[in-house]
Amino acid sequence: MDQTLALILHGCNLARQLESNLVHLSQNPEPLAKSCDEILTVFLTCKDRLQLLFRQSNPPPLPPQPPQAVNNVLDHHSGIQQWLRTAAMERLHAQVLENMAACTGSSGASAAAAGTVADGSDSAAVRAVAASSSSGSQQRRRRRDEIERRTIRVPVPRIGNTEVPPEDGFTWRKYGQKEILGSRFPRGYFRCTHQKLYHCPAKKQVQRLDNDPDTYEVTYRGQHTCHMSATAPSVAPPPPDAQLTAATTSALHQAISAATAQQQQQQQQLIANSSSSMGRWAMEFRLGGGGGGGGGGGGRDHIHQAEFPVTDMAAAMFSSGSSSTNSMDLIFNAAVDVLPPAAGGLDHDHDQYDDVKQLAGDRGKGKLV
DNA sequence: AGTATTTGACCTCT
DNA sequence: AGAGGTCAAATACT
Repeated sequence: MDQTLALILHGCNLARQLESNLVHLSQNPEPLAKSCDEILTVFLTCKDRLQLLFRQSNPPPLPPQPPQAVNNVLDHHSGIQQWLRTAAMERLHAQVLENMAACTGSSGASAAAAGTVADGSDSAAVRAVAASSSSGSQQRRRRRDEIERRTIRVPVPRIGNTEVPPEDGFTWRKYGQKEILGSRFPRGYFRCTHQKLYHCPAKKQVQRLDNDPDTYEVTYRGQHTCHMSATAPSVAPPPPDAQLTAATTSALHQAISAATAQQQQQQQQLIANSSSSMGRWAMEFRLGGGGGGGGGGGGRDHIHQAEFPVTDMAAAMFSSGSSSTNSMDLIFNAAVDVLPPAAGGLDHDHDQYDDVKQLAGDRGKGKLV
């Protein structure tokens, strides 16, 4: 047991080292991957040892278990999730983002690019939402100020020479689009797909920057109460202090995307097993008109009909300009999905596996985000 | 039938 | 008053 504990401590040290070097390593995907791999190996060994100890002290009955390989992948998954949810990671995000902001050097963008602008407390958001439900001009007048807003800037994700809308792991339903005074590009208004079903108040606005068309400004308002993007809130969400905000995780995903930009082609080629020089494995869909779409009245607003290549894992992992705990779930689930059965196995009964499949299905139907 | 987007109209806020 | 935000009917797709 002492040996195992020592090993765990070693793993923690490795993780700390990785944390302190992440900004630097983000420019060097290869050592970064090695470091991650090393940490995973250490903790996996620990887990195996602990499970062995546990079984020795708690003999069966055991419920039917998926193959060990599947367990390993899923355990990695949940472990990484927990790690990502720690406050340390939040600090790390800010650090990485500061670095990125310095790199981009866009004036006035630093605060926004740093991930958060007005990050109010969750309770404030809840209060604001509650207030909005009651009428009264005084309360309404305060509403805009009280509802928490988090603005991030996301580079327009590109695959090949086409652009993809920012992906953040949640499912959104577009409910409006508006020409904004002084802006060349319209602003899109989105609400959580589960707004009606689960009274999820989360919303977001997406707009391309006038002076930098390669960047989306995404403003999140309200917190997701639906927990998972594509499933019922069957599990209570983690406490607010442990839950990554959409903005923060979005920013992390952005950082990861930037750091791995060089790897994208290789990854896509690996995933698609394609000989295409672009590494694209295109399942193209039209923005707008998704599961249905395109209807509605007359038209003074722009109609966007750009086409986007989409892949399950590639989209989950690289195409997103933003992320969340959920999207990290999706990334790792997508990874599970991509793994051949012999390498990691699939647990088709796993809830989150289903999330991935559904999200993939949504994308196939042309869902915006 | 269910679910999605589009978009003119309307509401809210400054 | 005007800009921003939301609603909801119309329409499309599976």
